[in-house]
Amino acid sequence: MPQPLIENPAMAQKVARVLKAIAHPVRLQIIELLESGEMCVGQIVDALHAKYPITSQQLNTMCDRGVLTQRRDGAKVFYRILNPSVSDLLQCLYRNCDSHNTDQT
Amino acid sequence: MPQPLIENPAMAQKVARVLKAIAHPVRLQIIELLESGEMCVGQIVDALHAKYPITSQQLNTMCDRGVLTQRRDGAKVFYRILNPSVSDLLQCLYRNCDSHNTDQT
DNA sequence: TCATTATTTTAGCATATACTAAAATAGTAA
DNA sequence: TTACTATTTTAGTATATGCTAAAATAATGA
Repeated sequence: MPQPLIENPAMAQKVARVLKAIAHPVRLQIIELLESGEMCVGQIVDALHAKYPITSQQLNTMCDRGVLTQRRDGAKVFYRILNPSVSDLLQCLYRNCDSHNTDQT
Repeated sequence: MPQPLIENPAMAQKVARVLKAIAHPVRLQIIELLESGEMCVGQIVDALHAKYPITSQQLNTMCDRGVLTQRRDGAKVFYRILNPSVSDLLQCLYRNCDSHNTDQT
């Protein structure tokens, strides 16, 4: 599989869009939370000690970009991961951050 | 290793910065090129069929953000990958894109 | 020094992102 | 209907990003 992105600019665009969709500290934290299952907005706000509108905006951004999906149950709206690639990516990032953090500090 | 990003906002910021640094189609392609070793700007421009100033700007952006490093040799400036995490990330992205692309098309 | 090749920088513009405070909407229950 | 909880939307502002064309800089060799 030599140089897929150079031979396939459309794939480069697609990959870049996924990365941009998650390249934000709060959005990464949200994805991490949702790895253990769906949560409603209020739960996420509490878990992150964040503000409601910002959290809602980030959730909608990720829905728009195909990372998450939502479902309403009564007054509450539950979000969950739609694109499993992002979980894989997070795991990969953890491994890298770990190997960087475990050097003698 | 439970929820490192939520318990460690600084790590969330750091990870987000790495992702933002590479979340661009041309920058991903440049990283892919440099995985096989350092290249000078002109070689990269040719390989990507890109414009000189844009390529130079993207290269400098990635240097500023700790992804690449440069060295001058005479009139030419060679760039190479500094942060090995980004190569790992690319490999992870390939695996995901592959598994998505290999479903019946 | 002058011309040429290699690369970077500048200025300007358009669009995207991120955040805030306030208002609006949706659903539930009295 | 009213009040309350849950969530989204709006308007405004600040900053970041991405691109272009043109000019500037750096190194080399005649």
